[in-house]
Amino acid sequence: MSEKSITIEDVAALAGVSRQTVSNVLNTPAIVRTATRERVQDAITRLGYSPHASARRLRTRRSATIGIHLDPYAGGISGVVLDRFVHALTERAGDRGLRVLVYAASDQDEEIRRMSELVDAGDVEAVVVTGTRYGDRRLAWLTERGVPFVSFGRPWDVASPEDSAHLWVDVDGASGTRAATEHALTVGPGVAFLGWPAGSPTGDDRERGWREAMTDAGARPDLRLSAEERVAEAREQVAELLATTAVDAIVCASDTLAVGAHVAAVAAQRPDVLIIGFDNTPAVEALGLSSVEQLPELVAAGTLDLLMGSGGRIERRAAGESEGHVLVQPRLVLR
Amino acid sequence: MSEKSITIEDVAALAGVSRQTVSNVLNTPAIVRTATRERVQDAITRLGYSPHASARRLRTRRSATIGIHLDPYAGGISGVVLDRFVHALTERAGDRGLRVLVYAASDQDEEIRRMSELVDAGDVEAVVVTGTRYGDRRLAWLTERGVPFVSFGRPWDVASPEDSAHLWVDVDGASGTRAATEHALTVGPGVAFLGWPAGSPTGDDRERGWREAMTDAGARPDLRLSAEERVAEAREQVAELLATTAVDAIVCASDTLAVGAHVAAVAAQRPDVLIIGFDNTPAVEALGLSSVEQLPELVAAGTLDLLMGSGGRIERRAAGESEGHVLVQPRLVLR
DNA sequence: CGGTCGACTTTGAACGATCAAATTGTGGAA
DNA sequence: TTCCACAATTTGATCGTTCAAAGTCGACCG
Repeated sequence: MSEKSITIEDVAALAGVSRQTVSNVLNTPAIVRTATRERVQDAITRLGYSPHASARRLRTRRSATIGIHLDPYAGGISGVVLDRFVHALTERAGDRGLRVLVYAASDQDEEIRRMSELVDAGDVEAVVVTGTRYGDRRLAWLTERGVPFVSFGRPWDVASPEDSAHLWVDVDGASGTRAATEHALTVGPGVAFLGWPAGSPTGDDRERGWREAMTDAGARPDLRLSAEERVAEAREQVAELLATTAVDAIVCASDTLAVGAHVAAVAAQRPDVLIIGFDNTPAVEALGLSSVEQLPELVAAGTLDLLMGSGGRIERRAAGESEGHVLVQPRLVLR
Repeated sequence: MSEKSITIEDVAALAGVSRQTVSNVLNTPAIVRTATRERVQDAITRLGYSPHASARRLRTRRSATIGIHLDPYAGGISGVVLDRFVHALTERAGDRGLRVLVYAASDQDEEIRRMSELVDAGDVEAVVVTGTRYGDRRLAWLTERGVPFVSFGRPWDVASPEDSAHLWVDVDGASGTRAATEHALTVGPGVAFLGWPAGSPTGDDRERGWREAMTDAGARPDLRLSAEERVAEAREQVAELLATTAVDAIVCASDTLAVGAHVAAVAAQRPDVLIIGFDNTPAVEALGLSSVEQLPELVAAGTLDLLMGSGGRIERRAAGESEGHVLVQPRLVLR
């Protein structure tokens, strides 16, 4: 970096025009005469000028930056989907001229504090919230503060998410497990579901897909196992199931659970039991298990579409006005 | 967000002091009289004031933001370590008052272009470069431009990395595979190494640890397999090895390779073969394989230590002055 | 009592861009 | 010719902060 930075004034001087004309070439090229525009462009490249983002932000009060929270690394394979989402969001945002700022927080209150700092400081113009829960304080806070945001995850408190006051993107978990279950039913009617303990909205959603597919096919959805998000616990549950009951396949609410089920099946010498996971993480890919792929890239694209609307910039929308959401259909990956 | 934002002037008015005094309370509290300081602090909290970051940056020409590149998601389990690093870096940076901006790029040239934009725009004050290679153009560019940076990965071009002109942090791969090999030798003398094709600096480093441990123990390091970073390819190589040669254990250059080796061992009914991976990703954790853990948290801490030096801000150092690096000792996780 | 020092505080001038309003130039209609 | 409308460009003000220099005040010393 040289001693002195190149400003819009330097460009203007070289091109023989005024500051504002250079600014116009950058922001509203259409109103500048073609000959002038080219002269300015030439000066810009010749000097290697690029506008000082902070100066621009100070004046426009727009940061063209979105914030997204990173969970503390917890081990396990559950974080992979979110990381993929962050990657995809970053790529897409770059294409659209947005920057992505990440921040850490270990609980909801800390996250709210961090968001508050970033928004107040004008560092961040909009945020993306992940992992929505029942009674999510973050959503309430963002709405109250009028901060533009999109949540990855439905607003679970509302009776019908379509009525939600805010923008959201989500993956249709039920549709994913339905597809998985329908595929599993081709192997035999004994399709179990291994999910998390009740009370997790995402888990409930995924369970519903299995239940519906079973009843639609005239099978009874009575093999419902439950385990926390840990390989060992899933293994125990499935081992017990295999020892006592006839099972053809197991549809799982996550890849972690699927890995546990797989290990149990191998140990019980039951390679015939079809196991399908959810998230399509590298772990099940490595083991050759089928899984439901969330397509984080589509989620990221949807997020930005909602945030930016039709215009090229982040929109602030009044409550109740033209709400929107995107529900991504996941894809069953067979192996 | 309210219609009008609260500025330092509002705080000054309420506290009955001038702009600059408020600024001093924020930046150099020591020089403000205690009574005044408290009055100002009170006004700040009462108004909920927080300084406008862009205005500050414009004036100080310091962004307190570090940039880090995110690779495109490639599938496989190799990206996990970097993601953990990003998480850890974000947490640590937040504690130190730094922000983290992520950007996407699919090759070195695009990465250089992106870095250039961010640095020129004053968005980013320093960058963290990951995945250094032989003849890395990014390092040359950053050095030439005088942008403060730290690389996660040694500068492989220099004969002795200690002489490097820039700051780096890395994990001592050789030390990790040495520990793994020493442990494996307790099972038997036939310890193979499954690595990548030659030419990868990281891979060469990890192979060296195995080779040294073997010769130190009086065993011959002649079982050297090679496969690309893919489960299937690793499986084939190991299957062939198991069919033809007596082996007690296999030390692998990555978890991906270890998973392949594991699958081959299971298929060959050789659960007795000890397999040790590298990276300690969730995939091997789920399978119960041992692995070398890179401790990305320590890498992140080291990165920031180097970047910030003793002071509370990012330092620009003249070439040749007080160089530094951190070599993190990995930890063998036994399962 | 006047002067000097030190601790604390205030004042004007940047930082580099965009906004809003004013100015210049050009062609056509009256 | 005169005037107007419109396009293209320029000028002055401003965003919120920190820097550098100058100002205020009381205490202390000779």
